[in-house]
Amino acid sequence: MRPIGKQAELLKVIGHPVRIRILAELTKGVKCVSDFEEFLEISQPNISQHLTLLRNHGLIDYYMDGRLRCYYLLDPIVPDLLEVLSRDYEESLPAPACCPVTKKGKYPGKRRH
Amino acid sequence: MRPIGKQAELLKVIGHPVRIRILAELTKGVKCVSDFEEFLEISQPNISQHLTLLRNHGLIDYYMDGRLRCYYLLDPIVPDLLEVLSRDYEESLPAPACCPVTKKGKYPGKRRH
DNA sequence: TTAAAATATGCTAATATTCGAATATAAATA
DNA sequence: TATTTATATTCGAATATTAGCATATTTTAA
Repeated sequence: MRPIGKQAELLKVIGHPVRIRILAELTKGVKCVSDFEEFLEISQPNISQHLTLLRNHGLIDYYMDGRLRCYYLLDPIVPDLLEVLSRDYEESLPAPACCPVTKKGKYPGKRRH
Repeated sequence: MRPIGKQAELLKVIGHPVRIRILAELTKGVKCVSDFEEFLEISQPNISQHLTLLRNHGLIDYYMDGRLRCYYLLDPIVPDLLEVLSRDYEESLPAPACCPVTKKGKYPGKRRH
């Protein structure tokens, strides 16, 4: 299991609207930078920065095709995370059974819940 | 499906080592603040800040038990995300088939890959 | 050789995150 | 009522993230 620090880092890197959209596109197939320009409403340098960040963290990579940089997904966790992220959960988790024992275990006086 | 912006926000909130550890504990059961103090090496106010952040984003909630605040998981996506996050992936995704067609569709000159 | 296309880099200002320190609150007990 | 216990809030400094802008790089085409 990857260390907690790496897990947090991973979520932080993915946790940006533009990067989520980029990754979602890449789960469908290879895309070059100018393809992203067509559906992201941000500047090309900004797209490039996000791609570089994703690549620096090992989530994606690219190969050259003529003058195009064809980006593709590298880390297999990405589609799985995006899948969970896009699920619809109908309801919250059930409230826990009343007064479960915490480590402290002290339950002073009246209990109001 | 929750909007991309919300997805990003969610990942950003979870994407902190302390908050991941807090959430991982809460997937096992209810915990009060002083329980967290026992295994997190950070100050109580800092723990409280992280708990408040998680609560403000609807990931957790608490009920009072005497003077203890018993925190519990509220958002059902959390255990699923943590499960994916803790998976071991053996290898990277396969490199894409050579020269897939991008939207640009221009494949000038030599191809080196 | 010059120009164009595709993409990256460097810098900067604005904004957000993080943690520590001090302090506050609220309920229960002495 | 004063104290203790459990937990939260406020503030500030350090640091990180983000986007825009201008510019650079690389490769191909004219």
